[in-house]
Amino acid sequence: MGTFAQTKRLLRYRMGLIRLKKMGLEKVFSYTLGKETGVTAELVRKDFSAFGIKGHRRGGYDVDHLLSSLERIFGKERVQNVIVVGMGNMGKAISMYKGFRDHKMNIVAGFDIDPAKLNKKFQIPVYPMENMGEVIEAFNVSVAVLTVPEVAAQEAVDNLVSHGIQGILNLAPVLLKTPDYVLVNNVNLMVELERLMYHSGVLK
Amino acid sequence: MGTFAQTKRLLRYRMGLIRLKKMGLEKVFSYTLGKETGVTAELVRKDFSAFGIKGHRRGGYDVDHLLSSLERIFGKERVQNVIVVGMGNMGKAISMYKGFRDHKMNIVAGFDIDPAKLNKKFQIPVYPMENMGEVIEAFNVSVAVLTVPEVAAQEAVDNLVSHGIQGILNLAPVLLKTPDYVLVNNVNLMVELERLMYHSGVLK
DNA sequence: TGATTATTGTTATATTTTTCACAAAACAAG
DNA sequence: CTTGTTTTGTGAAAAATATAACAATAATCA
Ligand SMILES: NC(=O)c1ccc[n+]([C@@H]2O[C@H](COP(=O)([O-])OP(=O)(O)OC[C@H]3O[C@@H](n4cnc5c(N)ncnc54)[C@H](O)[C@@H]3O)[C@@H](O)[C@H]2O)c1
Ligand SMILES: NC(=O)c1ccc[n+]([C@@H]2O[C@H](COP(=O)([O-])OP(=O)(O)OC[C@H]3O[C@@H](n4cnc5c(N)ncnc54)[C@H](O)[C@@H]3O)[C@@H](O)[C@H]2O)c1
Repeated sequence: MGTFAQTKRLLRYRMGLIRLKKMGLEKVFSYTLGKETGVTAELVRKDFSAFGIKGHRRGGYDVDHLLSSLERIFGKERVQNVIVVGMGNMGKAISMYKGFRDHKMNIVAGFDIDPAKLNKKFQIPVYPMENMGEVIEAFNVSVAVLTVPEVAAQEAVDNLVSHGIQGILNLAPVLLKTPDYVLVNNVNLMVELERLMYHSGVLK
Repeated sequence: MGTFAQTKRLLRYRMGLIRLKKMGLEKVFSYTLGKETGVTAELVRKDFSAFGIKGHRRGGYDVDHLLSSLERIFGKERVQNVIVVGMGNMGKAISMYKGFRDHKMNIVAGFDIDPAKLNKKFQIPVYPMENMGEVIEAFNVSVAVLTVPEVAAQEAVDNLVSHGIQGILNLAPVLLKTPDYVLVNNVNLMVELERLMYHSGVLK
């Protein structure tokens, strides 16, 4: 339920709401939240409406009610365990980031092919690839972040899939082949930067 | 010229083409390139068509011609200089990544408020915020990658804008206020991971 | 209490993006 | 040189997404 663009916005609303709540706000109007997240007020209302979240006519939306609705929708009652494959620069940055934990995502382990990475003092234990199966099972992990070099990506993915991973956040700039039931979300920072240059008109 | 989603795909085609060329391919069909990049063949053709790039009926597209067309469109004849603001874990990962240079984007300097970061052995020089103006001018920088904590993001952006930056790749999970002529591209890794969990159905 | 105002919820409209369908072109084979 | 095949290029249709418009409703105020 919910389109792709819509869930992205709902998750941004959630972040915005957390900020607004910290600032003492108890209710928001579609307009307020829209301004906080860069979305038009109409679309904010439509998104909530589509997920059955109700506000008060004239009274706006109750922040706590919104947040608990969003928590329910996004399964934030329980913590989701995540692994990182490829503990290079990017994998390290991600595994050290506290934001994920604040949002109920717990990075439980990293994996790397390079023995030198196993000893390193990371915030999370780093295992060789062989241990993937047992860690995934022990921590009931369903999603992974992939931060290995482009050439190693497909091999790593095959490995992940064979151990039952259902979703992959792929930072490598390459299309991964996976069975239909495995969802891949590609984030290509280079493309994002290049696109920015193009559209900001600095290339002319 | 060209919509937002379209330029993202064109840039992915470019990456795919570079790979295919390395593998010895001299011509591609819309179908081939589509499979490499996860786009339907029709859309590949439409995208090229929209940018005036022509193929050969029955003969497909010439890889070198495609690549040089894309280089022209994306200004890859000259190198674009980029700065990174916030040399923490993410800023460090980005500044050490060689992929950007391979794609004609040169990260010339980092900036940080923390004096401890200035001495660190990074691949690029790291300056205090005060030096931003002179570096931007000296290297003719128009775009920046923003990797400071959420709370510091707006201040850093105001700084960047005051020094003439035109485009910002924002990794901080917050909406930035900028003048209309400054383009911001937001990449929110947490939202991307959360969305993956939602749509992969692991939350049910 | 009745008029006024602010804000949601939703329907209608517009825009953007993708898919479908097929004619036009180019090449190959006989 | 004709026939058949492949693949592009594009117009039409469909689907997805966003904007606009406004009626319904709840609070406020005179
Ligand atoms: N760092 C960035 O700013 C950046 C930007 C855009 C894209 N990316 C992409 O993200 C990915 C990671 O980038 P990075 O900068 O962290 O690279 P990195 O070289 O620092 O790290 C890659 C890590 O993967 C490990 N590895 C290699 N092969 C492996 C395998 N088969 N199985 C498991 N681990 C393996 C390496 O030992 C290394 O630790 C790359 O695909 C890169 O293209 C990175
Ligand atoms: N690391 C991740 O995996 C990750 C994931 C999602 C989002 N992000 C976002 O990316 C940003 C950076 O994350 P990080 O993990 O690198 O954080 P970090 O704390 O490791 O690094 C932040 C850096 O910014 C510097 N800084 C602080 N205030 C500054 C200011 N006013 N001006 C200039 N520099 C300043 C700090 O000294 C530090 O070096 C954050 O906004 C974070 O929310 C990071």
